[in-house]
Amino acid sequence: MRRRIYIMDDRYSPEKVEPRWQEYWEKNHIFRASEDQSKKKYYLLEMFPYPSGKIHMGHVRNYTIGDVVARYKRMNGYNVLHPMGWDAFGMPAENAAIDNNTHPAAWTYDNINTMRNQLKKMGFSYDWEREIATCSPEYYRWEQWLFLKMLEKDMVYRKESYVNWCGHCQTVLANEQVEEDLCWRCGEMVQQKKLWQWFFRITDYAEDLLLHCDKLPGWPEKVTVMQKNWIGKSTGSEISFKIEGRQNDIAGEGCIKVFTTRPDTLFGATFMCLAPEHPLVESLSRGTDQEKAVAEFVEKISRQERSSSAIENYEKEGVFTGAWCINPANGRRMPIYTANFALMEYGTGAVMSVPAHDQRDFDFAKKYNLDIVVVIQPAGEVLDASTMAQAFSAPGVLVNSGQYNGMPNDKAMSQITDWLEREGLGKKTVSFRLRDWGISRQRYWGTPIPVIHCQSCGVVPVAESDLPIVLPEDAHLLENGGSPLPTLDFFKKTDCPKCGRGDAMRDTDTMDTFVESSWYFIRYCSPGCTSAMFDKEAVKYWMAVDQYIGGVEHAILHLLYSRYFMRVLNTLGLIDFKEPFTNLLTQGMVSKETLKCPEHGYLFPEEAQISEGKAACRKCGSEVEIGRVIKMSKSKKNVIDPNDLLNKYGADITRLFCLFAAPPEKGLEWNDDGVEGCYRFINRVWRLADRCIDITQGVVPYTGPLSELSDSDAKKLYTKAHQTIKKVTDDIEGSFHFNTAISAVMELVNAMYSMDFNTDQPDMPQMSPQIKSVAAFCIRNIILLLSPIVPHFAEEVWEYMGKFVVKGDSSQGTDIYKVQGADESQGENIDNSGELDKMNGIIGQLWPVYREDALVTDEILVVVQVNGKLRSKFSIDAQSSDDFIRQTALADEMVQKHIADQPVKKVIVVRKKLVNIVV
RNA sequence: GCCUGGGUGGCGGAACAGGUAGACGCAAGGGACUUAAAAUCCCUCGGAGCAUAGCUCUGUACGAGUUCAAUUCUCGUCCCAGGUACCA
Repeated sequence: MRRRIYIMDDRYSPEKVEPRWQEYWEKNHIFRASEDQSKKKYYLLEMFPYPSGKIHMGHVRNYTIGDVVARYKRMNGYNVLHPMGWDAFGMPAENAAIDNNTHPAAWTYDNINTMRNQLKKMGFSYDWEREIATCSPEYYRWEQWLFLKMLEKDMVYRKESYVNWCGHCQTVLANEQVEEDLCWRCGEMVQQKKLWQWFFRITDYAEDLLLHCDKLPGWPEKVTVMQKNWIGKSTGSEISFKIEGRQNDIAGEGCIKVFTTRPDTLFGATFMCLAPEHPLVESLSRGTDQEKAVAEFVEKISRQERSSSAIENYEKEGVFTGAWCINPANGRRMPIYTANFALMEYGTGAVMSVPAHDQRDFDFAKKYNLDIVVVIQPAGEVLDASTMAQAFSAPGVLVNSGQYNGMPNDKAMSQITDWLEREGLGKKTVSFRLRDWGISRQRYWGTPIPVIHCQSCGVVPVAESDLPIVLPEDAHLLENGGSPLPTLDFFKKTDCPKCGRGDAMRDTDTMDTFVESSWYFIRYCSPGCTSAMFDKEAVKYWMAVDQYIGGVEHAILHLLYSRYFMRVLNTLGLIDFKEPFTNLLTQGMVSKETLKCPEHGYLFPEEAQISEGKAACRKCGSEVEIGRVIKMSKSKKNVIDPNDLLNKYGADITRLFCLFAAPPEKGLEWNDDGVEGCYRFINRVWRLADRCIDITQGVVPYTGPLSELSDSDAKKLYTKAHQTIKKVTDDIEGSFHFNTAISAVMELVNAMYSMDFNTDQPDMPQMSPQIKSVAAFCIRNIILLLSPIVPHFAEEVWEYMGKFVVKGDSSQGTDIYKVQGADESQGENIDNSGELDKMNGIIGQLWPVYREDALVTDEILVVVQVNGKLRSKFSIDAQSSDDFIRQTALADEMVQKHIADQPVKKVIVVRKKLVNIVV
């Protein structure tokens, strides 16, 4: 007579189970990582969050994906580093401080506490002992230290330049932080302002960053493509055009240098365009009839809105400067214009215009009635400048080009450049779109830039021994949003470290917060290191990050900056690698429709009553406009608070649901209809486990070869189980497609349910020992396969299954004692002497391995088509020959019916799968 | 405009070295159990038609093509999302 040792609850109750295991993991430091040379390391990292208040659905999705991989790798024997921290500097803290009359630090640390608790409730397997917050002096002192090192090596410099200025945030923005000429944070129109700024020479690494884009096989191609486009390398030539009437001074004011990617069209250049800010514009027009017109034009452009929506509507326009230059190829006099489409920031700020072969130049020439000269003829066609309707920019053969006539244009490209080089009129050159990274911010809540401005000595670096330059805490945020640092004399006024003058000034700017996130992953390797930025040995062991996971929205900025920073550290001899992230998974964004009430503006989903495609405001009853489905954002209020889901269903079901909804790289339109199904599935497994414990007590799980099983149901189930192990492993390993992995486990669960495991009769139907043994194997593997996804649930079931048991009152503690395996016939013998082992529980189990021999079935299903249409199917012995399968198919009744009397032209047999009969 | 991805049932999504389209789940409908409900279990479920244990036609954004066979490959068209843009 069987006796149950313990009875499982009716259902999985997260509120009871989840805290218990979380406590167990924490108490036993299960996820503490330490360097162990004897084990293969695996550094898994998810992009750390900005502590904005509460975690959101995007975090939950991101971190769930990461956690599953971390737990999976751990079960595969890796020594896993899985840290978490906070990207804690930034503007929202300042804004919140002003709004709530608090301090950015207080607000930030409050949020960190809230969010840490939320993450802990999700059961993520972080090594919390490595937690870092970038706003702590222990962290940013090393950023300041690196800044000084970079200053020493001239990798950072100061220049006065026009910067993007957001009037609302009172701060400078990097080019990358300007989205379509609007502030990326607040959406305010960006203006231009001239300030002294610190810049990182990222352009020194443009070539290297570009080159290695093709050496990142673990990155999604779309990300490397985006980075390549961002770096924007173009190869071409720099050509000098002499200015008519000036000294033949090639190097100086006597000529205009242009950058062109089409030196082959040089003979077709008929006019010149300079950017309105080009230094020559003013001097060229001075004293000519055009002087006034040019000055007005330049003035007008400088005032013009720079928003892209406005730019799109701008017509290409320009003004003749009154001066001429000479085409070095043919001596042609070319009028010099200043034009609104010429950009000072790109190339040399001057464009040689070839209207016949560039559409923009063509439009401009037509507008101002300028000469068009065809210099490239396509094969089998004759272009006529006077009748052309648009520019011709495809390959062809040169004409009107002196000695180069008849030459294919790609060949002419290098020949003309060579000639220019010989004449000293030009050279091969490369131009990048990427600009140096301006990092100065006129903000308070950031890393202070460690330099001092002395009236005698100029810019003087802070002494290394004076680091960190701590951000003063007793600062009051200014109402207008500006930084209080310049107003704090005790911070600002200091002695010059070089000459000792007492009236030196500290730099009151702080660094762009992207600087902190460019190296946090390396700090995680030795977060407590007080003697250096990082411990070299620890970094050597852990870096690079094996798998990085985060939102695709960081494809350019953060990822490019991080790659750049590793190059800087490499150049400084601090590390021996260049690429921080070996593999990258960019998860799709979580989106939802927006709701807008005419009375109350944007509404949170719970503020509206939605039925049958219409929505009404709960406050005023007005009809609510249901907007487009866009990325969840606080400002649009189309957000779902994960807490609701977490409170109702617990961590595991939330995790399961997030993964089951869609593959990770895909965008996810939020809809929680499916969550009930996940809840049902978990309880289905729960009951199945309970049943299996009952049925398989004292039964050893079968793990042998398939061929030693004789019971046909047992064989089928055994095969299914091994197929499931393979499928789940492949799905995780290959592409992180957890949705299909979960489906596969569901199938196995369904297969077991169809075998009477659910019948609740007091006397079980006589099950063969083989089935019982295979069932024991199945349930064990179901739990193992699900354990990275639903870890609390898995631990609980695993324990119940008799491998481990909690002794005594679990509310008093979670001491877990190893018991003699219940599957070894004496299930009831509890071994109280067992020492607590930190790898007890499912967390210490190895990932299941499938047997090749168990994957194949005895019988296979063959489908039969006639003329490509499905007409019949039959099962047949898997060993059957192709010929036998063909004969069987032809003999099939349904097939015969469709063949009728027609002669069979051809029979195609696809091995073990399909027969197609062509008549 | 350019560069990436995508368009498959009522819904989320499966299946692409070409080989049963719709796995798995949700929603829906029916049934069992129950005094009843919940929970659970079982069945049906792209569309249309018919002589309805079944069979036929049709169907993966649209139009062509290659092939014995196309959601999958090729060409063209139309939408959607993300990135990027006077870049010479």
